[in-house]
Amino acid sequence: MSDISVGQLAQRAGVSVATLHFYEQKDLIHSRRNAGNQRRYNRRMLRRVAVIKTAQRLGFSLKEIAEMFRELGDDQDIDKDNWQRLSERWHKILTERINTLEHLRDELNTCIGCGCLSMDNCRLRNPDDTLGEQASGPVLWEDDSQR
Amino acid sequence: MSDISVGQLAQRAGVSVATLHFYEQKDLIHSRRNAGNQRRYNRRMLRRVAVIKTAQRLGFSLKEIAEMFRELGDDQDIDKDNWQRLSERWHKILTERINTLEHLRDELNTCIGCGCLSMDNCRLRNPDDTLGEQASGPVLWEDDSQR
DNA sequence: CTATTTCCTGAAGTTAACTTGAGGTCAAGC
DNA sequence: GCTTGACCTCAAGTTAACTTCAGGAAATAG
Repeated sequence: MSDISVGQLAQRAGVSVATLHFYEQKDLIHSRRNAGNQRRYNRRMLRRVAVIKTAQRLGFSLKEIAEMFRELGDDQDIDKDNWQRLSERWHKILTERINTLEHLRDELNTCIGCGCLSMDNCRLRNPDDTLGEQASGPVLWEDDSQR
Repeated sequence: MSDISVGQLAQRAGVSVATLHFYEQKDLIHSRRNAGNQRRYNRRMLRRVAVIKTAQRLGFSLKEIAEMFRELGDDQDIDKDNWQRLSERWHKILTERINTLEHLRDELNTCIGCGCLSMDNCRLRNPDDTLGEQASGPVLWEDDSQR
């Protein structure tokens, strides 16, 4: 048998036993039971946990990860094809996130000289760049007589 | 008086009244009270809330934000100098985050052809690139006879 | 055969960032 | 003067991702 126990899987995967129980509850991993009702995993499950942990490191939530697994139509094993599809998708999402951050950084650059942070005008504050109805123009620090 | 009520501040800042109460609990904002024990804010507080919301958008936690405010030695007002210092710091952190993501993306590229995700060898799995003691070499998918 | 260690389940606790609710007060309109 | 809307406080609920605990059973070492 190439089956391993929770304790072993936990140690090899670098997570706690409770975490594995938790993942099982969330349907992220699955197990068989032996005669005494103890969990037994195929060694391949190690890779699955590794994929989960890596995905988390890239910023995905367990919910998103579960969803990705479901979309792969996979219920146990992450094979070469699955991994390829997953990692290419992650790559794309990472690139998008990098672009978003660069965009925010650019807007921050603009704002450093302004500082208004107005709900209606500031692009840094307005996620979707929507302009308020009462366009009163950006208020520059220099012009802020309130100060 | 240029003082405004919670309701007004909430509306202008685009957050709920409960959120302002919450921020006050967390020492992120402060208020005076009128005769009837109701909160009154100086209009400048609006900018402070804007700064909080923007910081959150950039990925900072309220804890970190409170810490930044404390470091600015500021207890009420975010003036031009403070804003400049804050935003420059944010800029730097954003750049670091972008670099990290790019690094991860590069490692992902390498891993797409490998897929081992081994705790001991895979750079995608190992945050600090530490190598395990039992160096057994990366296991390529092609070589995985277990499959 | 017994002492340990590992496992099992179910429930409760933890942090973040809020939201919702309950019960009561304050201010403003008519 | 009274009704309604805005406020106040304190407590409890919510989601994520786990951890910790309690009480009991299975596997293993000697």
